Amino acid sequence: METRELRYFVAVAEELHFGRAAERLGIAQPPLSRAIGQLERRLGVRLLERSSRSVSLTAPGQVLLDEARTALDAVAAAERRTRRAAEAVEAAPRLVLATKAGAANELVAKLLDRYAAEPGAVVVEVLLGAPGDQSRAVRDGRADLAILHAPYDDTSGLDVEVLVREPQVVLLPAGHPATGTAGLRGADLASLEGLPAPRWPDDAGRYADGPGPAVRDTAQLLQLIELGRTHLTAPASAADHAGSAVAAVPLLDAPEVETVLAWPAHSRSHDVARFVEVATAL
Amino acid sequence: METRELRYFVAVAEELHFGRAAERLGIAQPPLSRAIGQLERRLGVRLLERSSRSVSLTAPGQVLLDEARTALDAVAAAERRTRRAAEAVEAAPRLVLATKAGAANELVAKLLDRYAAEPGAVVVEVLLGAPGDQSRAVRDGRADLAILHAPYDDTSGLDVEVLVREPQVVLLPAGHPATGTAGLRGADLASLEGLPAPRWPDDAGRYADGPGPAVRDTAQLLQLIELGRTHLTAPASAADHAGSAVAAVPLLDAPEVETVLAWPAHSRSHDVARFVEVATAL
DNA sequence: TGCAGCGATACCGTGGGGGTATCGGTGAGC
DNA sequence: GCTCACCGATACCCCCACGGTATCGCTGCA
Repeated sequence: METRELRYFVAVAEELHFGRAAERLGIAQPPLSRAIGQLERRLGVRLLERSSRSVSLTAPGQVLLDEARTALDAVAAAERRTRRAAEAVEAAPRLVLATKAGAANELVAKLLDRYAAEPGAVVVEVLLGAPGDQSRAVRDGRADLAILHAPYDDTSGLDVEVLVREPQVVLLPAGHPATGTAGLRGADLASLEGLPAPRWPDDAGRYADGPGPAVRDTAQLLQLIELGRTHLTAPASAADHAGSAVAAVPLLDAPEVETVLAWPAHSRSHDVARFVEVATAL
Repeated sequence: METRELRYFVAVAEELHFGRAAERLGIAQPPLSRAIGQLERRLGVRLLERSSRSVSLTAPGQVLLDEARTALDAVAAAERRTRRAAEAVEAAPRLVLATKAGAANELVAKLLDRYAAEPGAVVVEVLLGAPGDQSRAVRDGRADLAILHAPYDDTSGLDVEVLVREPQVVLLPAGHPATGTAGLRGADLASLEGLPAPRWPDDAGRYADGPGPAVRDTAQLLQLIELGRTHLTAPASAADHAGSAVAAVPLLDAPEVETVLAWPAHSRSHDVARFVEVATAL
């Protein structure tokens, strides 16, 4: 299988629509239909169930979608890391750390300071991305290291080092009735009167329908909480940044959140190893 | 980058010879030269240093060799797992367990028995491969699970469950002078008089030059030890299978060997999960 | 100095990937 | 129930890129 075939299949499998997938790929629809057909014939496997009205994945198709994504990430990583290795020959080597805004900020700041103080430390570039994209960034070679949050982020296939572990809280507008309680349970969240969960944009930047307010970043979100429009489940430390108009109530039955440093499992980079060393000593 | 380009590059990087690489790929040498040249131009990176007498890898080339291998394994895995998923629809699903001959035999036997006794257990096929190939088999989709030995096998990027942990011993012919000592150290092994380490075949089935006897399997090896021709470092349990003509001496400064069950980190297979459950309960 | 070995270059043919035009089937709307 | 709009498949064409053969240019060795 060629990566082109995998890219085509992933596009169709994600869009479930040949026309849109072709547009996304920048080709016409007929060659795309043919390419998928050839792929199916060569594999001897029906990947998509199509009528003239709808397209859906078969079970093997679902498997291939998963596998193709990781394979394409691996290919992308190969390309990026090769380019990086070439730059490192002429320019100074550097590290890219993927994290998301507002996540364990002072911890990361401390980590960066400590690392920078090490002899032989290398420039560390911080890659801010949408929540959930950090894991991907490490997998496809955009980043050397990432700050992730278990169990939310997917750490499978990555080496990780736990930085901190903390319980979760629910952030509510100060004065909300639930503020008085000793703690909430997950089941309570749905029924928080007048405080529907916020809606985040998906990969395409679109918002799903729902009652909650649409948000784009943490600052917006905190403001919306202050305004009594929504609530948020977050690690306990998140409450530190919120003003006095936001109250934190323990979430009793939620698992603890682990903030972890993650890097590619087969990394042979000495700089990554050094950075991890500093992190473990933290 | 297309997988074709990666395959070509890996072939050249491994052979360090365009002619042989082309032969291995089943194409002529000129298209191969051109393909590598195009790859370098597109990446903007010199991957190979070539004179008319020799070919060698640049630093970025070494990076790409590593990355390309894992990427190609991921692509191969995508293809195999998709085919397997398709078979599973019509035929009964099955699991493939990769292991090597003689490795933790009765442990694996017990594991297979226990699993087979579970309700809903699936047929488990055992894939015997050359030592070191088990890890690869899981990565490229030939196997669902593997029995590996840390720290010898590469477990990075795989989920693992430790089955047993045991110290290492040196197997010697009974009566050898070193048999009397309480234990040996790694440094002692090189000087074991008349007992050079055995030589295993490489991927291509060829043997490197050296003083030790060339061996192909464990039975041969044990026989050679009995005959006073070589020695072997192995987990303690390996001594159980050797006859009385072989003696085991503890290897004092070697790390303990962990026999682990490994599977793809992102596995979503219920059957794999069940098998692992049984293994952990062992 | 000649030769053998090896990678690069020149040149050619063909298969396959991509394009446009169009078909055939199907669900929605009146 | 007819029509129409939508969508994937098919037909047909073109062109590029991949693979082949022939040959060059360099280099180390006898």
